[in-house]
Amino acid sequence: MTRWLSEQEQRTWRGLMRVSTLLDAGLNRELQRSSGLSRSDYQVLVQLSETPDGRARAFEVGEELQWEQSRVSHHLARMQRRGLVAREDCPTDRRGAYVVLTAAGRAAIEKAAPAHVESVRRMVFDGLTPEQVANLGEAITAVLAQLDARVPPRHGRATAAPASRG
Amino acid sequence: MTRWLSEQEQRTWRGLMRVSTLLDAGLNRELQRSSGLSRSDYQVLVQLSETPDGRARAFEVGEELQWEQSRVSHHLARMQRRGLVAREDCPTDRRGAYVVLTAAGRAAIEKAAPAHVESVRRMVFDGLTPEQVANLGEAITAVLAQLDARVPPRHGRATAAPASRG
DNA sequence: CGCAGGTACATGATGTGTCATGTACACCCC
DNA sequence: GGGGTGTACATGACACATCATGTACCTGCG
Repeated sequence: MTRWLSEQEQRTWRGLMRVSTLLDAGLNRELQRSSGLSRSDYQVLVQLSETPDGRARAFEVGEELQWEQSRVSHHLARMQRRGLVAREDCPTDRRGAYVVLTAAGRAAIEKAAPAHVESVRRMVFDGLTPEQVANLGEAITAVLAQLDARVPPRHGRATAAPASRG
Repeated sequence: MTRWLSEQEQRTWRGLMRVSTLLDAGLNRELQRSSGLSRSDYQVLVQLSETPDGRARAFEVGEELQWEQSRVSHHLARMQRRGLVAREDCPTDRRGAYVVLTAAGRAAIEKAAPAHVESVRRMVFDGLTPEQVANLGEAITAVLAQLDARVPPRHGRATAAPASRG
C-alpha cells in the first residue's frame, strides 16, 4: 500500500521543486544575459579553473558534476566549438581525453563569476539567516548521503565535502 | 568589489546544486522507466487531477509550475499528441484554451503516482529526521520568499503554501 | 465607437539532455 | 600473451527548453 506524503512533506517537497525550478531558470537567464554562458558551461569552467593546470579528464568532469557520460561528450564538444575549452590526448590512456581551459575560457569564467555569485547571493543567501544556512546545509548533507549511496563514486576522488558538522 | 561565498555558503550551494541534479535525474529516470512519463508530464497531470473537473487554463499550468509560456505550449502539444490531455476552447475568452485530463491521462497518473511517491520517499524523506524536514522546509520557505518576490503572480491565485510557520 | 496596449497562446529555430549503440583501448587472469 | 570484461569517449536520434516572433483577442479609455 502506498504511503503518501504527509501534509508537511508535501509542502516541503513542492517547495523544493519550486526552488529548483526558479533557481535554475533565474540563474540561467541572468548568466546567459550577462556573460553568454549557460549554467552548464559555467560549472565546467569553474571546475577546470580550480585545477592547478586548468585541465581535467572528461570522466572527472562527469563525476564531479554528476552528468551522464554522453552529456559530458556533447557538452564539451559544443564548448570546444565555441573555443572555451580544448582537447588533448591523454598520454597514459589512449582512450582518454583531457579537457583544457583555453585563454578564452578562462577570460569568460573570470568575467562571468562576479555577477553570478552576486545572483546566487541575491536569490539564496540574502534571504537566509546564518542559522537557516546551517540548517539548510545540514538537510542537504543528509539528502546527499541518501543519494550518493545510490551513485557510488568509481574513482577514489571525493565527490563533496563530507558534512562540515563538528 | 565582489563578495564571494564563504566556505560554508560554498559547501551549501554546491550541495544544493548537486541535490538538484541528482534528484532531477534520478526521479526522471525512475518515472520514465516505471510509467513512461517525464517529470514534466507528471507535474501537469497532478495539477489537472487536483482540480475538481480535471481541467485548467493553459496559463494557470504555467503559473503553478513556473514554466515559460512557450514551454507550456510546446509541452501541452506533445502531451496532447500522446493522448494524455485534450484541449477545449474557453467560452469566456476566445484567446484562451482549457487543458483537460483525458481518461488515458488520469489512468497514467494514477498508475504512476505510487511508485513515484515511493521514489521521493526513498531519495529524500527517508534520510531525514522530522526535525531536519522541518528545518529544510523553513529554509525553503525563506528562499522562496526571496524568489517569489522576483516573480510576482499575475492572477490572484496563491502560488504556494505561505510558510506553515506558526 | 475605435484604437492603444496588454494578454493568451502558437510556432520555428536553436541549444541542450538522454538513450541506445558503437569503437577503441586497458586490465586481469588463466 | 590472448581473450574476456570493463572503461573512456563519440555519435545519431529524439525529447525537451528557450528565445524571438506572430496572431488573435480582450480591455480600458478618449
